[in-house]
Amino acid sequence: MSTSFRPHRSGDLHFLKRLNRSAILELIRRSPGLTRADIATHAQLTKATVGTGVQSLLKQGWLREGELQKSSGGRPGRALHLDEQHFAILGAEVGVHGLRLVACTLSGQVLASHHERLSPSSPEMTAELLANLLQTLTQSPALEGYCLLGIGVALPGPVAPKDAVLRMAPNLGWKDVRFLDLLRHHLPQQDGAWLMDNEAKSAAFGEFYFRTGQVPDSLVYVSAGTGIGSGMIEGNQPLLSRGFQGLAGEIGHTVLQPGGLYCHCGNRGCAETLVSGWSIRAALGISEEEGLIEALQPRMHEESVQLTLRRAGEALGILLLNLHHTQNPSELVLGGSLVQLGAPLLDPALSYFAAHQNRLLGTTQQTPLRVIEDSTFVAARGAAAQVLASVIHGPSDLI
Amino acid sequence: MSTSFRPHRSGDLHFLKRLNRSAILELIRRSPGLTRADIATHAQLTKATVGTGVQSLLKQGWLREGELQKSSGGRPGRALHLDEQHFAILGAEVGVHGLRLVACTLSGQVLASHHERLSPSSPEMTAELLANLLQTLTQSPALEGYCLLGIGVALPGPVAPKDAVLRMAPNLGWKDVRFLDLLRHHLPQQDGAWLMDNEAKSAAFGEFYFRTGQVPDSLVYVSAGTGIGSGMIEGNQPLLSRGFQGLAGEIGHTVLQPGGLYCHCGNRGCAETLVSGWSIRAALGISEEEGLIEALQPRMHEESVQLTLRRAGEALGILLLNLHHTQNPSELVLGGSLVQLGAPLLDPALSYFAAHQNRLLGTTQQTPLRVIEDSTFVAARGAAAQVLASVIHGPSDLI
DNA sequence: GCCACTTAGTAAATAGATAAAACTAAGAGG
DNA sequence: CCTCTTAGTTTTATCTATTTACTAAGTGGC
Repeated sequence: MSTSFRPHRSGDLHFLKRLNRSAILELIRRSPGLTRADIATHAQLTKATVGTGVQSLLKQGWLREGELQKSSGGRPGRALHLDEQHFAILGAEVGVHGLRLVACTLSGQVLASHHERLSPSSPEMTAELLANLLQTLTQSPALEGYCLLGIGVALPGPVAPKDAVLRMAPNLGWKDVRFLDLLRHHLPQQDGAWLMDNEAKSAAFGEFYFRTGQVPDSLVYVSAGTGIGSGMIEGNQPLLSRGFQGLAGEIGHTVLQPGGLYCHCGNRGCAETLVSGWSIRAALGISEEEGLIEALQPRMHEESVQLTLRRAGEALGILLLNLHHTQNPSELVLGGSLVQLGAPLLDPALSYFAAHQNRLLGTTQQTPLRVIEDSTFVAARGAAAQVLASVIHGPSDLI
Repeated sequence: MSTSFRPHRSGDLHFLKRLNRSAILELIRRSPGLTRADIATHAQLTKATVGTGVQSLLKQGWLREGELQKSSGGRPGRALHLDEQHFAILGAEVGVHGLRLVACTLSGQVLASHHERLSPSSPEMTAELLANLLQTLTQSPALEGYCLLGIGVALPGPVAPKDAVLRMAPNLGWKDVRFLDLLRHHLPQQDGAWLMDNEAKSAAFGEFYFRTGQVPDSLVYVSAGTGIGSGMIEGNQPLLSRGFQGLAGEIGHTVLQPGGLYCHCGNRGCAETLVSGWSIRAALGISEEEGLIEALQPRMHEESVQLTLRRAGEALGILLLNLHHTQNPSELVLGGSLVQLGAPLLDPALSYFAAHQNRLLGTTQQTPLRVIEDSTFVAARGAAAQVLASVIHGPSDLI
C-alpha cells in the first residue's frame, strides 16, 4: 500500500516567480514566435510581469528574440523563440538489443545520436559502456558550446516511482537495479538533473512534450517490441504516473485470454503471449540471436507467419481498445520494433480498433492513432524531454 | 481529437494566498488536531503565514479551535479542527434502481440521507424528482443553520470531461443528457458549486478524499453493479481524469474474451458480458423487475447459480489484475451492489487477484483491496466530496 | 517561588513579487 | 503630419510572505 504524508502544494513569492517563468517558457516552447503581448494574454499575466520574466529568461539563455511580427495597426511585437544554442539534454535508452543515445536541444531537435548494438549483459557492464558512449557523445562537435542540463535514461521494465529502482527487466535478466547509481559512478563529473524511467513512459512523454502547435489533451504511447508497454500523459502535466510499484502501463501483462498460454511472468493468457517480440519468436521458431524483422522478411509469404501476425495484430487491436476504455486518451501513438512488421501485423490491429472503438458511445469520432515507423530514438529523446521538464518545473536554479 | 490550447499554470499574489490557504485547510482536513506550528512544519510555510491564514479560515467558518495540546517543555499548541457546523455539501446519485441523496459535512460525515427506489424514467422527470427530494433534504432539521457549498451528482455512465454532458447511460436508456441543466431548472434558488460525474469516479474520489490519517498515494474504486465502472485518483490531486470522451474507467467494456458473447454495446467479449448485474440476470433468467439480490438469495444453492457467480467472479478477478497492470494503484476498493452477492462471487475474484498480482515482480507485497459491503451512499457522498474539493481548490471566494 | 529553557503564536517591519498606471516606441492609415 | 492602435518599459502601488522581535504559556531544576 504505502501512503507517505504528502501535503498539498504551498509556496512563497519565489515559488510564484518560478511558476510564472516556467509558464512563459512553456508557452514559447509550445508556440514558437509568440510575442510578449501574446504571452500576457495566454498566461493571464500583465505585460509588466511578462516583460521582466522574459528579460531574465533571455539573460539565462532559455530564449532568444526573433524577428518583428507584422503590424496590424500598431507597434509590431517581437517574436520570441527558444534559444537552441545554449542548453542541451542527454537521453539514452537501454534496450534488449542495444543502447541508443541522443543529445537534443530545448525543442527536441537531435544534435547528435548513437546506436550501439549489443546483447544483454550485466547492469554494471552496461552502465560502464553507456557511460563511455555518453562521454564520447558529449565531446562530439555538434555539442560544442552547449551547456548540458542533465541525463535521462529509459529502461525496458517497470521503474519504482520514488526510489529510482528498475524493478525488473525480464528481457535483460535484470532485477532491482539502481541503474542511475551505476551510471553516475562512471560519469562522476557530469552534473545537472538525472532521472530514469520505463521506456514506454519516456517515449510517451517525449511524443507529448516535444510537440508544438496543437497539443492533445492526453496521449497514450504503446511500445510494441520484445515486450509490450505503455505510458500515458495527461493534463499538460510535467510528470507521468508510474503507479505504486512502477507497474502502471504494463499492458503486456493484462490478461486477454483466461486460461491461455503461460507467460514468462507465470500467469496465463497475458497479452504478451499473443503479441510481443518474444511470443512471435516462440511461435515461429526464431532464436534470440537472429533479428526478428530480418528473420521474418523472407518468410512473410508463409501461411504460419501470416496467421501468427494476424492473431498478434488482433490482440494488439484489443489492447488498443482496452486502453480506449480505461484511459481514453485523445491520441494514441504506436511505436516499437514490431511496427516494422508492417501491414500483416498492423492492419488487423488498426481495423479492429477502428471498428470497435465507437460502439459504446455510438459516435463517429475516431481517436487519432499515429504509427511511428522508426522509433529508434523515441524513448531516448523522451527521457531527455523528461529531464528538460524536470528542470523547467522543478527546483532548479537555472530558471 | 481535441486539443484546446491549455497553457501551464501561472498566478498572481491572490492565487498564491489561495494556494496556501487551501494547503492549510487540506492539512487539517487530513489530520484533525494539528496546531499552527505543525502546519508550518508540514506545509513549509512560516509561522506568520500560517497564523494569518488560519485566522481567516477561522473567521470564514472553515475551522474551529480545539483543546490545548500536551506540552513537552514549552507553550502548548492549540489543536485546529474543521468547523463541522458551518458548511454542508449535497451529493446525489442517480442509479438504475433509484436515487440516493446525502448531505455531509466538511469531513464527510453524513448529516442526512435519503434513498428513493424507482424505475428508470426520463431525464426530465428524474431531474424534477431529484430536485424535489433535494429540496426536502435541505429542509431537514439536521441541516438547520448550515451554509450549503453546492451540489454534486453521480451518474451511471460516461460524463464528457469538459461540457458536463452525460454521454450515455445504457441502463437508464439515456443519451447526451445535460443533467445539471435539467436539475438547475427545478432548483433555481440553489447556488454554490454544481458538478456531475460518473458514479464510479465520484465514489473513487470520495473514498480517497474523506479519508483521514494515512492516505494512499493512489486508489482505484471498482463499482460492480448493473454495469462495471472504475475511477482512479492519484497524486493527491483535487480532480480526477475522465478521459477524452469520458470513457476513462469504462473497464466493463474492456475485452476479456475475444469472440465471446455480444455486449449491449455491440462488441463481443466485453467484461460486462461475464460480470455485471445485467449479464448475471441474463444468464439466470432474472427479470429487470425483480431485485437481483432478492431473486438470487433463495437460489444460491443451485449449481447454475454457483457456476455463473464463480465465472463472474473469475472475470472480476481478471479485471482487478488488469487494473493492477495498467494503473497499479496503491489501494483497490471494490463496491457496488454485486458485492452483496458475497463469497460465491467475491472469493474467486479475490483469490485470483491475490494469486496473480505478484507474479511479474516476484514480490510478496500485496496491494490492499478493501471491499465495501454497503456502498449505498458511497457515490453520492463522493460527488459531495468533489464539490468540496472544487470549492477548496477552485476559484471560489469562500476561502 | 524563582529562573532558565523551550515551544506556540502574534505583531511590526522588511523584502520581493505582481499589478496598475503612465509613458515611450513603432507602425497603419487618412 | 496627425490620430489611432498595439507593444513594450518604467515607475509606483499593492499585496503577500518573510524576518525579526516580542509575548504567551508551559516544563523542569534549584
